[in-house]
Amino acid sequence: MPNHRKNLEARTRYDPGEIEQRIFAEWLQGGYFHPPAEGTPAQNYSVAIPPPNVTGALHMGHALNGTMQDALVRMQRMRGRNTLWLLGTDHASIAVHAVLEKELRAEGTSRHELGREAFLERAWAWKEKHGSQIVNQYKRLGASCDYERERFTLDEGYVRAVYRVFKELYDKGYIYRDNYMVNWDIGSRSVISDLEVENRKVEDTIYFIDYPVEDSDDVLTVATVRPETMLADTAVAVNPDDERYRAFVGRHCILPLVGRRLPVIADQHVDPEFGTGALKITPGHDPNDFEIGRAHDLDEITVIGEDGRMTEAAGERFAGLTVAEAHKAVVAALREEERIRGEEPYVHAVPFSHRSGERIEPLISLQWFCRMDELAQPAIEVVERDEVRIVPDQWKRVYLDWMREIRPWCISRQLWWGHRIPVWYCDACEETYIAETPPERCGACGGELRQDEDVLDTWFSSALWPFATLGWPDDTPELRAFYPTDFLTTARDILFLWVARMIMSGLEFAGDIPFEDVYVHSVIQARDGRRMSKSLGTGIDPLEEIEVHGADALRFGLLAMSSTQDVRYSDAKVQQGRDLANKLWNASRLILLNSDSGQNQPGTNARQDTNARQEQAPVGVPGGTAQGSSPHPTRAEDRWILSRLQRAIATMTERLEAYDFAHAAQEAYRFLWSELCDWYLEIAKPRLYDGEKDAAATLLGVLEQTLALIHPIMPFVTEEIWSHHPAREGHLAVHPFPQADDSLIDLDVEAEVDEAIELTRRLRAWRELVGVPVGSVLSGRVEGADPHEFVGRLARFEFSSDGGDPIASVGPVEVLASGEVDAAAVRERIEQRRTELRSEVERAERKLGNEGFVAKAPPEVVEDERRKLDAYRSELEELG
RNA sequence: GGGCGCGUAGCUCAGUGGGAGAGCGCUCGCUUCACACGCGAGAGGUCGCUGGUUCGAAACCAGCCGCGCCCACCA
Repeated sequence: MPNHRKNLEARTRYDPGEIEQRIFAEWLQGGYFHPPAEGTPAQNYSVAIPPPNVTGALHMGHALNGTMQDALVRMQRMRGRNTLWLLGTDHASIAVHAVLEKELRAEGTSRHELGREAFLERAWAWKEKHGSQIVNQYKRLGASCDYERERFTLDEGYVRAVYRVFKELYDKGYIYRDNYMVNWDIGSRSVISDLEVENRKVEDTIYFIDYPVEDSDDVLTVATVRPETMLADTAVAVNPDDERYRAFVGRHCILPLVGRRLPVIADQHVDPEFGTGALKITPGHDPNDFEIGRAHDLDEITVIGEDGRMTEAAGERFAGLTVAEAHKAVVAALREEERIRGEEPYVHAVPFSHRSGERIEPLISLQWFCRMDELAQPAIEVVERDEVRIVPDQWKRVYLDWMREIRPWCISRQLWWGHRIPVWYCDACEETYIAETPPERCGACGGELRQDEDVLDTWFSSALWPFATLGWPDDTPELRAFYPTDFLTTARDILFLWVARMIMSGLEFAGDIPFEDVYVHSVIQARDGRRMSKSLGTGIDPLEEIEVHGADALRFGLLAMSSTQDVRYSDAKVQQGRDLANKLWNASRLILLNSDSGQNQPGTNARQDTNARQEQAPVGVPGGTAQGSSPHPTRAEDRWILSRLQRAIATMTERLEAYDFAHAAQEAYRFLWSELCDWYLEIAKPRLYDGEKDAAATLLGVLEQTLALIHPIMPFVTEEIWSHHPAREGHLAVHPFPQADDSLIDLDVEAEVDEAIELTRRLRAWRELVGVPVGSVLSGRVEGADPHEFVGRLARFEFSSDGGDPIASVGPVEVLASGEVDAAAVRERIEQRRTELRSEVERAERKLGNEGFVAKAPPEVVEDERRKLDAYRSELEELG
C-alpha cells in the first residue's frame, strides 16, 4: 500500500474528513458490531441505546449519550467480551403527528379529513423515507451499534410484545378504563400523562365573586382565576373548622349567571387562610375539585369540550366560544350583575403541555389507565438494594421519592400513529374483548367488533425496550444471551418517563432488572447557558461539529466537558480534541516513519518490505500486553515511559468504569501530550534517528498500547494510525484493550527521571528569566555524575567538571560565567529567588512552630514539612 | 410549599481536611529535521458573604446573598 504509506509521510495534519467514512465501512464489513447470540448475560456485555425518535436528527444530547455508551462498549469489546449495543428508533406518536399534521395543514387539509387509514399510510411512507436519517447520523459519530439488529417500536414483533403486556396487565386488573380527570392537551387534541405536563409560572388575575346565599341577603365570596369554569360549579366548599362559615354548611348558594343551586359543603381540603376561605367547586374542570366532588358525590358538569370551546352545557350565551373568549364574556357578565367584589394580579403555576406548549385543560374523559403501585413495589426494592445502581446516587433518592408516590398512569392517546389499543367492543351486546390478536366476531352475540380508536402512550412501548428488542415474548437466543443489559446512560429528564418504567416492566415481564447501572449524565447547554433548543435557535448541530473538527474531536470534547451537573457547550474542549487527534497523528508519524531499520529519512524511504519491518517490530504479545520486543528495557527513560503508561492505563480504565468520562478524557490527554510527547519523544528522538532498535521497539510498543487505550474515546484517528503500525494484524476495534502491568511500574526510575525532567525545567526557566539567548549553549558544572544526557540537550547546557567561574546555581548545577549571561540579570534573579525562599522558610517555620500542628497532625505530614524547610534553608544558604 | 444542585484565574470547568489546578484566552521568546491544531517561558485567584468546628477549611457545619433545576391539586 504505497499510497497509504505516502499519506503518512506527506500529511502533517490529521484530516478526519478523508478517513472517517472509510474506516467506519471497514468496521461494518468486519462484522465487529454484530455479535453472535451466544453465551450468558454474565459473560456478555450488552447495552440498549435509548431509542431516538424516528423524526429525530442527531442533537448534542444524542451525541454525548452515544459517545459515552460507545466508549464503554468499545472498551468491553476490545477486552474480548461478546458485546452487543442494540440500536433502534422509537415511533414517537406525538412527534410524528406534529410533523405530518403540519404538512397536512400546509396542504389545506387535516388528518381527520384524510382518515385514519390514509394517514397511517402516509406515516409509514414518511418513516421509510426519513426514519433512517438518525441511524446514519449515529454512524457519523462512530457509534459501534449493531446495525444489523436495528429495531423499531412498531415492528411486528414489538407490537406483539406491547399487546402481550397490555393483556397481562389487564388480566391482573392493573389496566382499567374510567371516566376520570385528565390533562387534556388542546394542542395535540389528546390526553397526556402527568409526566408530560410542565408547570409554568403565569401572571393571572384572581377574581373575587359573590355567590348569593339562597333565601337570604348573605353572600359567599369565592376566589378564582378561571371565572369561566364557574359555569360548571356544583358546590361551594368551606373548611369544617372555619367558624365564619359554619352556619352556611348545608344551605345553598345560587350560582350567578346560571341560577343553579349549589350546596355549601364542608371539606378538609379547603384552606381557610387562602382567599376568602370559601371555595367554588368545579368537579368537571379542576383536579382538586374533582376529588372533592367524588368524595361528596357532586354532579360533574362539562362546559369545556375537547376542542377547547365551551359546550352546550355552558348555556347558549357562552356555547361555542373559546375558553379565552368565555373568560372575558363571563367576567363582563358578572360585572354587569355586579357580582365581582374585587380582583388582584396573581402569579401561580399553570399546567402546560410539554409537547404542544398549550395550556392544559383539565377535564373529565373516558380513558385507559394503569395502576402502578403493585408494579412499583419491586422496582423500588431493587433500587433500594442497589441491584439497579443509580449513579450519581443523589438520583436514587429522587427515583425512590417519585416511585413511592406513584399515581395511576393514563395510557391512552387520541392519536393514530402508534400501538392501537388491543380492545374490541361489540356494539350489539356491549361485550368487550382484550386480546393479543384481533377476534373475528363477538363471541356472545356474533355481532361485529369495533377496535378502540385510541393508541397507547409512546412510553408504554418504550418501557419494554430492553427486552422487546431482544425478541420477547419469544424465548429467543438474543434474549438468553443479552438480557439483562449492563447499563443505561440517560439525562435526568426521562428518569421517570422511561427509566422507572423499564425497571418496572423488566421485573414484571422479563423476570429480571433491565440493567445493572443507570448513569445520569449532564445536560449540555448552549454556549450562553440557555437550554439548547431548536425553537430558541440555541442548538448546536453535532454533525456540523463533526464536519469541521472530526468525530473524534467532538467525542473527546463532549466527554471532556461532561459532568454530573449541567455544563455549557465548550468549543475549546472540542478543539482540544481536534488538537489531540493531530498530536497523536504527528507523534505517530515521528515514530512510524523512523522506526524502520536502516533508512530514517522521512519522505524518502517509502519501503514496501513489510516482512523486514515485522521482524524488527514488537509483535503484539497474545493477550494484548505488547510492550515492545523488550518488555523490560534497561534505559531509565524507557522504563520511565513504560511505568507512566501503566499508570495511565490504570487511571483511564478506572475512570471509564466509574462513568467519570471527563477525567478519563483528561487522563488520555495528559499522558499523551505531557508525558509521551513533551518528554519521552523529545528524550528518545536522537536514538530514534540513529536507528537504535531499543528506542524504536519501546516506542512502537508504547504507541500500540496508547492507540488501544485511547481508541474507545477516539476510534477513528487511532484506527487510522494503527493501519500504519508494523504490528498490525487486524482492526484496532477488536485489538485487546491494554491492561496495566504492575511489574512495569518502577518507582525508583520514575523518581530518577522525574528529577532530571525537573532539572531541565528549572534550567530552561532560569535561562529565560536571566535572558540568555535561545540558541546559546551554556556551561555547567555538576558535582559527581553528570545529569541524564537529555538534560543538557533539552536545556542547552554542556556539563563538565572543568574549571570556570560559577555565577549561579540551579539545583545541583553550577552555571559557569560566559559572555551570553548577563551578570546583572543573574544577580537580580538570585535576589528574586532569595525572596521566594525566605517566604517559604517563614511559612514552614511558622507551621512547625505551631505546637498544635506538631502534636496533632499526622507524623508524615509533619515530617514532610520538615524536609521542605531543610531544603529551602540549604538552598538559601548556598545563595549566600 | 418540599427537595436537589451550583457560586474557585478574563472564560468554561476540575479539585471535598495538610502549601490553589486544567484547557482556552493573555504576555514574552522560538520557521529546534512529528506537529504553529506546534515548542519553551511567564503573568493572573481575599476559592459568593458571615460565623462556627479543627493544630490546619476552597473543602466539614450553620446562617445569609445570588443563580439554576425537579417535584407539588391553596382556588
